[in-house]
Amino acid sequence: MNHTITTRFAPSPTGYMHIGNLRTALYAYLLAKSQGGKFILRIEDTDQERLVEGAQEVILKTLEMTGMDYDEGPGVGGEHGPYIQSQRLPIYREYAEKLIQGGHAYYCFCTPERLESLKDEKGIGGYDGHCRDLPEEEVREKLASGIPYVIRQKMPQEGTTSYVDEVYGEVTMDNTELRDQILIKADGFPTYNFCHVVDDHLMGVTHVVRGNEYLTSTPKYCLLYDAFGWERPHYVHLPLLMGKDADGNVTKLSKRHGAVSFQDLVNDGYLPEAIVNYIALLGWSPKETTEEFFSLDALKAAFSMDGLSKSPAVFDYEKLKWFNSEYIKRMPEEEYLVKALPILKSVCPENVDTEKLAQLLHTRIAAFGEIPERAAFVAHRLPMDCDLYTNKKNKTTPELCKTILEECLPLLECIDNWDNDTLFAVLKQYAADSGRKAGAVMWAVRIAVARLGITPGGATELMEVFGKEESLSRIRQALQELA
RNA sequence: GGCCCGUUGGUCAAGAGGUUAAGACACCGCCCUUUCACGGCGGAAUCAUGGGUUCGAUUCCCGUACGGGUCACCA
Repeated sequence: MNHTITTRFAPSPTGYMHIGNLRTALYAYLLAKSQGGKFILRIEDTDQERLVEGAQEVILKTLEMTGMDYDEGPGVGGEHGPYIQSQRLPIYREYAEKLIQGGHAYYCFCTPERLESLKDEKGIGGYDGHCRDLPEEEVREKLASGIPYVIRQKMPQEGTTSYVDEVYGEVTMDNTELRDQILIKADGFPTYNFCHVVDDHLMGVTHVVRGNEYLTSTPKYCLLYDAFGWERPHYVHLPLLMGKDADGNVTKLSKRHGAVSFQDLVNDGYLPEAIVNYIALLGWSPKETTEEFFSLDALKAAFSMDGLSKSPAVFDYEKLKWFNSEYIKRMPEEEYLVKALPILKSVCPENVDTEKLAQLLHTRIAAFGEIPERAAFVAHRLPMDCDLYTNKKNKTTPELCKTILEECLPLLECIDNWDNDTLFAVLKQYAADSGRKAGAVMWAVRIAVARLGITPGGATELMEVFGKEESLSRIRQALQELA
């Protein structure tokens, strides 16, 4: 295996997998795997105040369900472990001290209150470098007396820092824009700003793939690499995923836009393969084809960084639905039934032919979560709206439908083989005998049986689903209502 | 507000200094049909804006507008 490229996915355990985060993971995975490289999973749990129980399992489970296997990380181990940052504290401490010795970092004893007072009315305003040049003695005294402290990175006060991003090209920041950011917090834990650099270097990460919210802070990280004398990695910043609200405003994708976690989507009946396929195409496009369908393996084969987009993409649930419906349609019948049947059985009465109903639904649903709603007319009799009997194309009216139903009922009562073919043949024959259009007959029966305008099948198919007794009962009820 | 990034149809997007500016979702129409759906065919719809550079810019440069990001003891 060629390990010239190593990428990582470094989520913090928040308890759910945001879809934008998953896409970042996907691109990092694809970048590595498209070139035979290595993909590492690292858990960034350095924020003690935001620990969430079981959050790591969510991450592992998501990667498993999407098929993104990692070469190193929690559970699988690797030569650069541990892969959970809270277990690497001594490492960060050691490197922070090296930085201090080299004059690239310093102790800061400022209180949170003082820091707060530095901000303007909008909450904007960074550290002023108050402790930057404290005399060594004073520092020693303060440390000895146990005053809480943080360790800050000492930024250059003039000049610029640049790097070349693989997606955005050269990015240059004035060093005066760079704050002396905190490396080690008062609780002894490192900040993201520090530990990800140390870990990425120690773990041999060659390409840092992440959202572009880091685009402007990356020069600080570059300076850290420089201070250590380490080679800077390649940076691949990704455009953000956006959502569109009811007013048409586009903002960073969040809960207000609907289900945004992988698990939410799965719970709504979306297939992992469909989700992966869709998000892969949000911000990236294949170079050699206009094909829309990609398995994870196909993505590995097709992926390259030059297909990455610079501009943010709006997450479109309609298109996800379309992908999902396509994936559902392509599912083998047995596999489909395994997922669909339990849902139907839980909402339908026992006498219903749920397997038949499931088959009818196979090409008509976009997500499994739609099934209960689509099957509601089977689960119980809906209130009848007699306007449904009126159909322009088939020229039906409530009166005509009543006549049709009256005439069909005795014919249906005589049928012993209650299957679609027989039912269809009988009604078709009736239509011919009575000189009516088949469509009109079917319309009348379908409405009477379903009590719904849009149904997952035709009249006779639905009757087969309901069975003889329920079908006839519904027709009799319809007749009464039409009287 | 300072700084950084971005802008091709409603959405995802390809594209390139000269094209009838691909394709997909959604939408509309037609066909098929036992309703809906599926399937087939077709349609409408895009280069934010003003200046340059150029024989020629949607493409290159600058400004403007708009959008986003960032300026945390969060990542």
